[in-house]
Amino acid sequence: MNDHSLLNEGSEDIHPSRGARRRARTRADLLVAARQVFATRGYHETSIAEITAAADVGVGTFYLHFRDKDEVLSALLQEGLTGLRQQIARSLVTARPAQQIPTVIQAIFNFAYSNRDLFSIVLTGGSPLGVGFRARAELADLLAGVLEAAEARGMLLGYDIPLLARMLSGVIAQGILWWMEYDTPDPAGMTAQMLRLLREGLPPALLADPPTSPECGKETL
Amino acid sequence: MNDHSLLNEGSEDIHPSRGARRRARTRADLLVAARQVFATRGYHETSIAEITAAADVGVGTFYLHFRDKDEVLSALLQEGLTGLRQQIARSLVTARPAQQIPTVIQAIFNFAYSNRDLFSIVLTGGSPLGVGFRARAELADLLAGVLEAAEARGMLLGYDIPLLARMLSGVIAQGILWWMEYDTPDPAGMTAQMLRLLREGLPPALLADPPTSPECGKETL
Amino acid sequence: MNDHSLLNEGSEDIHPSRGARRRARTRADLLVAARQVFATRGYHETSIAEITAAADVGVGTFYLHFRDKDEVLSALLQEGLTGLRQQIARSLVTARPAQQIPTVIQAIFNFAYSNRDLFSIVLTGGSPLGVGFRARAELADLLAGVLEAAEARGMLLGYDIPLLARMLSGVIAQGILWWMEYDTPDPAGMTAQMLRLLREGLPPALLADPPTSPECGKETL
Amino acid sequence: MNDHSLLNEGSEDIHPSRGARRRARTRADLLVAARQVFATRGYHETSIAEITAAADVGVGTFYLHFRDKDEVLSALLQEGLTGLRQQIARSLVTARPAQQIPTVIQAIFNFAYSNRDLFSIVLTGGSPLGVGFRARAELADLLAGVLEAAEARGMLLGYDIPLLARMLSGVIAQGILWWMEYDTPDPAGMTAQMLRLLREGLPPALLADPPTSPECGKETL
DNA sequence: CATGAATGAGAATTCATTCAT
DNA sequence: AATGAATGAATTCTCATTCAT
Repeated sequence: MNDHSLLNEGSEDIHPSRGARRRARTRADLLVAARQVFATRGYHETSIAEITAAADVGVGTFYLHFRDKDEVLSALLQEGLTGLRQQIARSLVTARPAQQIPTVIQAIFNFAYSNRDLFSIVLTGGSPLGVGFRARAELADLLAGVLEAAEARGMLLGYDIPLLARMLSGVIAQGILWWMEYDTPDPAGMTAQMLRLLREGLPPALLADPPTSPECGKETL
Repeated sequence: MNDHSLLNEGSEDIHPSRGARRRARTRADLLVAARQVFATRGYHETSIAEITAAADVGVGTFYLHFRDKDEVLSALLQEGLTGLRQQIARSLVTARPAQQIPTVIQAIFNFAYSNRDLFSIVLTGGSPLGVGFRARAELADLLAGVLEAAEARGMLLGYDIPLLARMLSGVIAQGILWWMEYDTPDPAGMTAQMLRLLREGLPPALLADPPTSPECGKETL
Repeated sequence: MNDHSLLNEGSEDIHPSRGARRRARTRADLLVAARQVFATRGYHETSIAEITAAADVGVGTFYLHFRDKDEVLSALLQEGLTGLRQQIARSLVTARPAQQIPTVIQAIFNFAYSNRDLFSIVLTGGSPLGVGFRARAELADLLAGVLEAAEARGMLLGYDIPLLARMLSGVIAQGILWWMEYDTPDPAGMTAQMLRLLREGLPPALLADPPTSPECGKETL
Repeated sequence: MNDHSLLNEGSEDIHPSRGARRRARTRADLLVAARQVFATRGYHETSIAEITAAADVGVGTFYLHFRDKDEVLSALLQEGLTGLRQQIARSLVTARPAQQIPTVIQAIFNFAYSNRDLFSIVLTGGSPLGVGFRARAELADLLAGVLEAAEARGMLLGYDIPLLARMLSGVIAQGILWWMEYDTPDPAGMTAQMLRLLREGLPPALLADPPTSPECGKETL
């Protein structure tokens, strides 16, 4: 009766019935409303009633479209990531191999900057554990794709690719979080900063091996 | 009457009264219990009653020591960070300038590994916005300290130090989150991986400037 | 979403929807229940749960209609006073000017006798300060209206009308409280007693000026 | 062990032991503190802890002197009324019979003005039902005493004395409540206003018998 | 006597979810 | 499909009261 599907409604019907169109419209209203309320009130502080009020529909209507709050956020995220993935895919077709990693980084920063509200929810902890987890993982996967391609071309021998992808996604995540406090640099500048770090690293003179007292910091509280 | 003080109780009295000792003991029990319950159930799913049950005290007792759930987490975090800061300070006294950054990174990883439960709460979004925020900021500050010192020695010209600190803290955060899924590498290995990234960066051949279609990814959802 | 309106719902709709009818019915049930429980248990001893149990609705339902206990009592009072005011207005149209004050007094006593439960809550101190205050003030205002009219006709020169209204309302209030302990006299008898006091006063021989030791009684505890 | 006596501690010992003196001192501190907190926060909003904090004693100490909040208020009231009764008794010895009623009224107003804080608690409903009740009754009794004396002298034939006492106490109560909003008239002025009302009553032309529609106002809500 | 930490019953309040219309 | 009144479990928080010191 009601599948609460996370997937797109399959083969987008070109001629949906009147009812289907209305249904889709209501669902879209709810998503927009949820996004806005999440952004202003925070995920955990948001109640279903607030979302339906913002969407100007009845409370019961919510459950006709989503199982719970978690699912709206997931849907929002999936839509976002689907868009991002498509854009990255499009960008990559015209990019030379050497440009792939920068291209992906730039695409992510561009996208994240335009969708700061959504990312702030997911990255800061304003989202349930599972959702945030999956989001971080998918961000890392986006990078993992091009990193693996590079490794396949023999350009990244000796790296633990999944871990590397995670570390880079950490840099990106912090870049995005930076925008929650400051407006500059813009996505291009942010990309440049990150690329500089990846190209040059830090001066070797700052990275001497630490003194071998490897126990330092090992104590539990 | 009850200050719920986040500060240390000042000059630690050498001869606390029986009552004061009991009070401190109860508070400590609550902190331990909270930490454990947060770690297993997640911050938001944890109720005060669960904490007090785990600490084997009455519900009301909680409010004698903390204003709300937020404050326990903050207290837990502050204690942790205070310990970490002290260890870093200790490590730095014996480190040559060139070893400072690696030393700090290693200390953080060591510490985080020993306190994975706490970090997982704070970094994954299982914590209220404010607390997670402050925690990330403090992590970045730990790095900012040594980065600024390096800059003062003229070794990091041209970098935006606060942003760089954030980016590096992002790498560390992802390293820590990695441990929520896998047990290897250990802190030393993790430090090595990160240092390698910082020393070598990625091969220049993978970081050609992206094609100048800067609009890519800019669309909102 | 939920206005908790103290005002009447405006132009009483002749054709309220089924939902609106049900809502109104529930609200009315709650008011009746609250009145009864307040009267038997006392305002402060009454919990929301007792009211909803008496009304045979869920606890949450209460909050769909009233913000808190205070608001139910206010609503109860406003309804009561509105009824009283209307009756007084109706009585006054047929009364000669010389009959106005007795008419109002009689109307209040009649009304109060029929609604002893409500008045007992408000006048004895079984109600939150604000509500009791407002109630007393409105009682005094009822009298103030006719007293001012009399003054305008030059019949009450030299009196402080607001204070006089208060004093008379004090007599009425005590008359009402009398009914909490005894059943006689009935409203007509009570009105007669009060009118006698107002007509004759006390014998002048009992009201010689007090000895001029005006300090008597001035000491604080 | 602990009698929580409402009565005075009997024959005030001229040479109380050190312990007894200390105990009495603590009890007095609690009474003063309670009075002050009741006046500022309202009886029902006041917690035992607030009283003990204001008295600068431990919470447990409260229970060494009083059974509960109710009892402190009663004690406060009894002390007050005892004082008032003594002053009235003193005043009455020098008063001619014709001055007795005015003397009592004046004494009550003087006393109430000096102790407005206490009276506001008791008269407005900021006190538990029982206490307020008793207080009103005692106020009426003070008047009843002199009214009965007058009746015994054949000066008040045909009056229901207890009811009359109540009605007059209602006038006094409203006079006192007036002081919660306005500072004038002072006790002497207030006494004068009340005496004028009692001497002259209202002009007969304002007190024609009400039209005989005795049902007016009889409807229940 | 005095203390104040601990207690836990009880009250208020919220909110996801259902269901009759 | 949409509605929104009703529900009641769950949670937070308070506070009178006890009792070991």
